[in-house]
Amino acid sequence: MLHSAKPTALSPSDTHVSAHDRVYRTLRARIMYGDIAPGEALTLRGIGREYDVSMTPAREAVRRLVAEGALSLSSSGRVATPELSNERIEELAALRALLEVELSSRALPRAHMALIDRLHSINATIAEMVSKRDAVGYIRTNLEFHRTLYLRAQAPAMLAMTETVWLQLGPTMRALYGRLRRTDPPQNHRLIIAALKAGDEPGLRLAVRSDVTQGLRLLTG
Amino acid sequence: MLHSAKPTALSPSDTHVSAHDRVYRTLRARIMYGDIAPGEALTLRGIGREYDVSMTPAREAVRRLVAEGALSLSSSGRVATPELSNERIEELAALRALLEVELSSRALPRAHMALIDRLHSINATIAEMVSKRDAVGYIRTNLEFHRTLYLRAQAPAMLAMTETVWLQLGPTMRALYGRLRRTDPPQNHRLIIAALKAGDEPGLRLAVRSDVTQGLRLLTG
DNA sequence: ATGGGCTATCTGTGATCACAAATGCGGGCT
DNA sequence: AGCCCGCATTTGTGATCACAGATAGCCCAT
Repeated sequence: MLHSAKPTALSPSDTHVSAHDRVYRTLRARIMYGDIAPGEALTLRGIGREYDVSMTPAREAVRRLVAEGALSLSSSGRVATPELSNERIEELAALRALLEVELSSRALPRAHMALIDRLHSINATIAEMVSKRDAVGYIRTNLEFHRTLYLRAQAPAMLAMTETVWLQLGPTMRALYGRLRRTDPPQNHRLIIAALKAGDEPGLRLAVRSDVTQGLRLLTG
Repeated sequence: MLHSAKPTALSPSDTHVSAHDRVYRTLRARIMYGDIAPGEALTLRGIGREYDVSMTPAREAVRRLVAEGALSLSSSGRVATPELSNERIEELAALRALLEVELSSRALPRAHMALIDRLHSINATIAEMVSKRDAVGYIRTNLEFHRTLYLRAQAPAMLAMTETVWLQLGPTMRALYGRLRRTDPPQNHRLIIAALKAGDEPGLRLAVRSDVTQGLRLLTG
């Protein structure tokens, strides 16, 4: 290594993993949670400088994110977070609805009380993020709510695909958050929890579909 | 370049594209169409030797395919095409059903006579592949049938996601083909075409679901 | 003959370098 | 003063090298 291998606050799970994986994970989180605005440009050398690695791991991380649709590389290879067209946003919202309704449906028979409690707790954190006007925290916690529910579906491929959609929508969701100014209590989340408690599958499917669709709707309108 | 840049039969669209893209596309097609058996190992230097490039483009292509689930890297980074568990296969089949039913549904209002003719022609090629016992050709043409239909849905993100599922199922589909010995005329494909002609959406959804599900079913049974 | 340890080789990872294309900035011309 | 050309810089791409860990094969001791 040319530069000193300074830790820069690496989490326990970051130990002993490869450099490109660390770069990938960090960039992925930043994009998914709306920390990067749509259209923002990135350079391999810049990323390398930021994470204290050479161009090689930076390139692999970027290449992987491009493959997942999190970044778009313009002509001549310049890489930036994509600015989605309205059609694309609607399509991704439809994908979210399709996948997440199915996932919630599969999670329903496996939803115990501990899960409900956990979801309630996450909901409280969401309310807190809303009151603090913390966009990134809001998006992250909101997705954690969904992920916690869908993990119960025992469908890793489906969940991975859903997270890919979240990733593509990340920068857009940030822009969305900036547009909705009101203190938005997670109303649909409460409907989801209620349907889970009642074992009401049609209600759950409807609530998930509403929660996923309504936010994106006012972006395309 | 160290080695001579020999063309090795590059198609017109391969001109002026980067090396890793050429490697990626070729490997992707080989995996998706079942040219590589499940569990087969690959090495970066081997790929580089085969395509006459250095390790760098080979690594990027492999990394991208791993990101898409087409390859799985074992502990210590060894890379191979994955051997799917039965649960995984069922999940991917469910994903195919979910996505492709939606895509066909969206394509239905846009399906004109030219499309029907095209599908008929592809079907004839499928029958030809079956009679020739050409597994790779069969899989490729079968997927071309589906892709041709779904292209009409005007939903690129959804189609891309579907192709990712195809990619993950590629080696498995090859194993499936080996198991079904009978000359399998594309019966469901005819049902799909009939439903398209009649404008029968429920029938189309059912036919697509059957076509997607039935093949994979006998692998997990 | 067989089991165990040691080494040669192979593999992925990451850094560095060379190169070409694109970008952007500054100076000179009209 | 405004515009355009040309060069310096920046950027991505690909090749090569150094290195560490894993793998496997081989030799020797029992």
